[in-house]
Amino acid sequence: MTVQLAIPTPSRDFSQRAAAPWTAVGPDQTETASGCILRFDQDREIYGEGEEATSYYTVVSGVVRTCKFLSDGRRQIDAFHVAGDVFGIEPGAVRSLSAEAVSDCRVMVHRGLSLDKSGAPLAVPPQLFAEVIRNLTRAQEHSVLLGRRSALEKVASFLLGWAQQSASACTVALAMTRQDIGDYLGLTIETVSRTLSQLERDGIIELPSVRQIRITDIDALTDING
Amino acid sequence: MTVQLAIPTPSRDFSQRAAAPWTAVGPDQTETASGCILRFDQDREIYGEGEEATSYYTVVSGVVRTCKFLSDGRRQIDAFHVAGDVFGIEPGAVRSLSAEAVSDCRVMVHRGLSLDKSGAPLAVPPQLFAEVIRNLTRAQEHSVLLGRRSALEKVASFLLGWAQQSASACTVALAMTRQDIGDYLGLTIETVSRTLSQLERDGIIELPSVRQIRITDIDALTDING
DNA sequence: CGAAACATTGAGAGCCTTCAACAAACGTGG
DNA sequence: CCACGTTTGTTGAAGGCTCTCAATGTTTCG
Repeated sequence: MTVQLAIPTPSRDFSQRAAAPWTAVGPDQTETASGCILRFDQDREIYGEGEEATSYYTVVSGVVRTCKFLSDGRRQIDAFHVAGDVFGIEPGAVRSLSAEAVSDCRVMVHRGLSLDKSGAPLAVPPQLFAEVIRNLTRAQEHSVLLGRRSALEKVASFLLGWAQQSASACTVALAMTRQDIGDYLGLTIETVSRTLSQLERDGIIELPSVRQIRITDIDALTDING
Repeated sequence: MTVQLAIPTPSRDFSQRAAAPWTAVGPDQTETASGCILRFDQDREIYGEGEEATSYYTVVSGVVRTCKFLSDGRRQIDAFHVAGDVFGIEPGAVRSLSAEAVSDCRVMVHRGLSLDKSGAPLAVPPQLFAEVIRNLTRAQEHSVLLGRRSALEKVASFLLGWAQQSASACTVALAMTRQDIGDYLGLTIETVSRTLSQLERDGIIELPSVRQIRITDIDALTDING
């Protein structure tokens, strides 16, 4: 397996970026049968765009975001990953996205696939292939959201998607900030906030606290979603 | 391999959709060593969202678009595929996108992968895996475009991307309509047209004909792209 | 308790869309 | 080859949705 050196990251605004993982408290490390489990505190960077990519990850607990930054600091969150999700598979030896801990989380590290000289892997675990395709399909759905939907539709879709994997389908516990939501939906935090307030005024959701959303009229929400 | 039946497509506005492949002239079919080559005329549908997915494709010549439709007719083009690109890999037995011929084109059909009962494939050709990851990476870059860039940046990025794979780097021969470009960039055709006109006024591009764009100041274009 | 980070709300501006008219390109049949 | 209709593309004007800027409220944490 030939591995390129990490390319230098271009100069850019780091204000939104998570702290590097090697600062302060490093991630705890636990050996298991299937691999190595790392712990990351909230907002800690798991890896950064441009770094060398030698492994991929499975979320064990918590939430991870993968995202890209533009030179002026604008950020696009590609996906939120929860327990069971795979992230960090790259087409080359260099990270094309950053990954950061949205909440305190544990991830399992997998050794990168061995590549032949054309860059194709020698053997692909079938389950991994299925996971990558799931990621691809999610990215495609995300594109529709970003390209062809209004703020109201975006927020409705986001809530429904997040409600699905909540313990209670009608109460969504958000792991992320408004900034995260905005950067995932291609909106500003103000628009996210205003849209949530509007849904509350319309009697479709309740906001018991900032990070908790109760869906009181899921039919209306589904309707908005189209 | 268990295969689900095709689900019925929801009622929707079909005005933008390509003609079904079985109408009028059906695709020609040619047997080769590695697979079967199909020909599709311009705007012909290769497969539709919701159909049964039993195979995947490689573009041999021409351009293919994969896209999704909202119930009100809004369309988002996920990607344009050119010679060598793979499309039509699905996480399940049902198409999650539609695929249509942007230009007259030839595609090679590959038999779908055999799946075990969990839905994971039994064996994955490594080269295929690499192609899927490339598609995933492209989709992620597309998300940044859709979520965090202005119309000017979107069009600049589109032109640069398309110029890369043109014979002459400074003259881009577009295979697609303004509508296609708009639906790829999350813009209206009017905005695409106005933005191209603006780039022409600014002396960055020339428009010898509707489908031909000459880049006269690639530095400025790269600058806009960020 | 106070400071800092996060969230909400308001006012105004700007970018993109919508609606509409016109121009250009294309294809078809005479 | 030209006439004509259709499709595709361009341009203008007006409006709306989202963003920006700003102030206020809320939560978190030392």
